[in-house]
Amino acid sequence: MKYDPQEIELKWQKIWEEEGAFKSSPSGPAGEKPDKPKFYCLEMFPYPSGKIHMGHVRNYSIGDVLARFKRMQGFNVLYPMGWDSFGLPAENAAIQHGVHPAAWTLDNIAYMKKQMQRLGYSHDWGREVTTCREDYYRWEQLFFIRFMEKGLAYRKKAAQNWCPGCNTVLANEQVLEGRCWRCDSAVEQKELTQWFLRITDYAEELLADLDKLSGSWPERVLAMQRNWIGKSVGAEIDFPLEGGREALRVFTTRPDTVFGATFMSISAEHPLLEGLIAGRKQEAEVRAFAAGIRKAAIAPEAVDSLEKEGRFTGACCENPFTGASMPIWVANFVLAGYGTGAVMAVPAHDQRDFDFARKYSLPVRVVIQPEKEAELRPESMERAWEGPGRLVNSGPYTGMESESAKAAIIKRLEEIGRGRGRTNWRLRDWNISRQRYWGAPIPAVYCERCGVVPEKEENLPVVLPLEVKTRPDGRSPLPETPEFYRTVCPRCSGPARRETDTMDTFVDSSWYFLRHAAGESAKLPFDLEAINYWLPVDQYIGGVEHAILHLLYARFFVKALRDAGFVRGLDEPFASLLTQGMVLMDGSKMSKSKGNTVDPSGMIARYGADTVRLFCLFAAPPERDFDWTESGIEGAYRFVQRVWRLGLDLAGKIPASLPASACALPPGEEGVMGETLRREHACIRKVGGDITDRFQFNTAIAAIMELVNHLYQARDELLGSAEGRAVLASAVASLLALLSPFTPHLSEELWLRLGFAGRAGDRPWPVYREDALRRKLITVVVQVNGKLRSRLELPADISSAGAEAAALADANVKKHVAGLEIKKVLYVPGKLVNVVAS
RNA sequence: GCCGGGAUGGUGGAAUUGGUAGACGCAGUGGACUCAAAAUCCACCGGGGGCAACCCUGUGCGAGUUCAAGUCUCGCUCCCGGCACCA
Repeated sequence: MKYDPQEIELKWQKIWEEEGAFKSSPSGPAGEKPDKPKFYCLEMFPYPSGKIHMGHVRNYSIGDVLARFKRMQGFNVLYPMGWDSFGLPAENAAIQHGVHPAAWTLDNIAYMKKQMQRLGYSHDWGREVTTCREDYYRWEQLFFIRFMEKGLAYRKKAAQNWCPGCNTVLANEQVLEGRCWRCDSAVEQKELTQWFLRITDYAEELLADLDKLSGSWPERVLAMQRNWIGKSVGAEIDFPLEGGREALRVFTTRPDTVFGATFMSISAEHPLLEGLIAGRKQEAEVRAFAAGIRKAAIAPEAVDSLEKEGRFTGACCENPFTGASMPIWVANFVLAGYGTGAVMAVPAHDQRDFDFARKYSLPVRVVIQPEKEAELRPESMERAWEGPGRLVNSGPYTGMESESAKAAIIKRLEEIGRGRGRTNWRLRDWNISRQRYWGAPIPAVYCERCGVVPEKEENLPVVLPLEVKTRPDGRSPLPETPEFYRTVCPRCSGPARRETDTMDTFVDSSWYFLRHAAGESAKLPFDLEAINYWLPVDQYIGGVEHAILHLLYARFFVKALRDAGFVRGLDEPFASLLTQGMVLMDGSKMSKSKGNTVDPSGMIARYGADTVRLFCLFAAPPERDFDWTESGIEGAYRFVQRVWRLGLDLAGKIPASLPASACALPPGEEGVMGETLRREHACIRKVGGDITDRFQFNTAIAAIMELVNHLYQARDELLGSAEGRAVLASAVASLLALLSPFTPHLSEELWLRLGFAGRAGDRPWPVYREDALRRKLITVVVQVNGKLRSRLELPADISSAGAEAAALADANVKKHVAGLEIKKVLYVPGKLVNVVAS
């Protein structure tokens, strides 16, 4: 009978749905909690772009294996799915095709849901989350209001990343190499007043908690987050201006080099600049120079080649440690937005300052001598010494190690009131305002009398109006929709105007995993019992492109919600993270513009879902990119059919009732029955281990293939005896159970046809028996001086001396040690003998 | 420049704690079945030598540790990813 995946798969999908096979046990009020350990398995939810692509298939195939595997292992599994359904493509589609963003989004959701169900994933659709629905974003608005009350959400006017393509601002995380993450337009700077979330308040905790995730998150994701947060520890130092009361404040990570600071460099945007140059002869020239820097937008890739330039302002300040007068320069390499926008220049110990000092003939003063290198002398130095060493020319600190000098000098700064220890962060607050329509309204109100006021909680949700005319230029229609923006002040009830910006969609995705777990509480967004039960997510799976965007925001959000009292005792949302690689075609990422896409639906129509899933899991380990190949999926299809033929052939020939203990064979039995039993149990051990410890689905599948190959060869002989048929039945039952997370439809169908009781996927995960793996004879490798020379079949329990004697008696070994003196013989039990001779 | 990851046959990739390098698949070659083909089943498949038994060689490069190194140490090369005039 021909293998017809369409018929089989649709049949089982219907059965699963009717039986509610994948419902997680209720998690609500205490007492309902199932008496099983929980496992929360989650994939990064999709944006409903239209139809699913191979990247989705790979993502969910990985998650589905884990979910099904954990269910079989006896866990109470939560495996939900949802839609990140606000966002720009919906608006763009609306503009292009004249459909409403809501209609476009909901149609896509319906279509993609069907596609996903056709793949046979075991998601619990009873907990579906759709972020564009009021019943979702109303809670987000509540969080926002509470964040406002705590000062965690605030408005600020600042230069912002503006994407001219999307007509909206972007967060720093959404600018990649100076371009918009979504549309690739060059990002401009625009001075705007925007809403921010104070993620910088959590910088220290976000950084420190990465250590807790070490080992269960990929190292590169942790590294990327550390880079992004960008902690640098140092000091702030005030340098008093000569002839004035003010001081120039700098940030430095090298307070130990303060005695070597011979001049100052400030940015062209420094607030003190005008005052410093006013009335001096340099005034005009410096002003023109600074204006030139401000105007020249520097492309990130051009930074390296940019010549360092500066101008003396005419003003000086005093080094509080040496008393020396330090000229203040405007320099084009000093960033206005980092630290204080001013730098103490230590030419001897900073390469940029060194280059600058040489160019403009400024003094170089050595204050650190390296321990092992030649002595540094200002006249002969060719480059700055940036490493550690011992302080020289540093008054009372001379002779100290640079590390301890840092602390001593910071202490002194604090005593004399000239500075303090300080930590700087690269991380900036998160701009969440978007000048677009299709997003969650920001629940703030502008009142002429009361100013900026949060909406009242009982007035939530602030509903995004659907009756609007989208504008062809992409700008939000909300500022021109009086029905929306006209409101009354929540405080004084006077006339007021609503905020018409919407929230960044990354806010929506920062907490959806909580919503999945939450019970249906009307008063709170979450039932805390349910949250405490399910969270954290035990296994999170998604693309590495979110390493700093979504994954950083979500971590922050959970901490902020915890501190606002919405969740308790939850510090990190994702206990373990798997970042899957991309599905490539001819070595490059599949994309519509390149025309190298493979449509999953077409593949399912040709090969069936089981084959498509199997190939995605077998082609490479999940973290790595892999190339989609026609011959590869053909290979997977061949294997699926091979299992199908084996199963059909055995139906009716092997017992349908499985013996309680796998087999009554004595341990170590030789011959085909013993071999089959050993292979069955070795496979059980390998597959379980590969899924649990290493997410090595490719090697798990390879092990199953080996078992199938063996069963093909052993089949005829095993069918010849009742005992053999029992061995075969046990092996086939294990095979189908092991396969069921990977190819669930195939497994169930064959399970049924072989007459086994229940369902393959409901069966407890097979447990391997140590004694079934045991052998009477083992293969021992014999080496001479580490080179393989022979193999011996020896009794498993042979003594060390016995094994060594057997090795020395071997003809080929004798040949290789002839004429040599035997120095040593080693026996690694059960593995090898190495004869050392010379 | 700093941080993280990687380099193994024709090819995707195995080798879990230092212990048989190349599992499993793809491609290829040969055989069985067939009038024939497809499909299927079986076998071979790093390079060199040999009729064969076997021998030499081989995991980016160079040293080292070890009875034994793809795996550990040191020094490089190249590739991928992140950060970066960050003081």
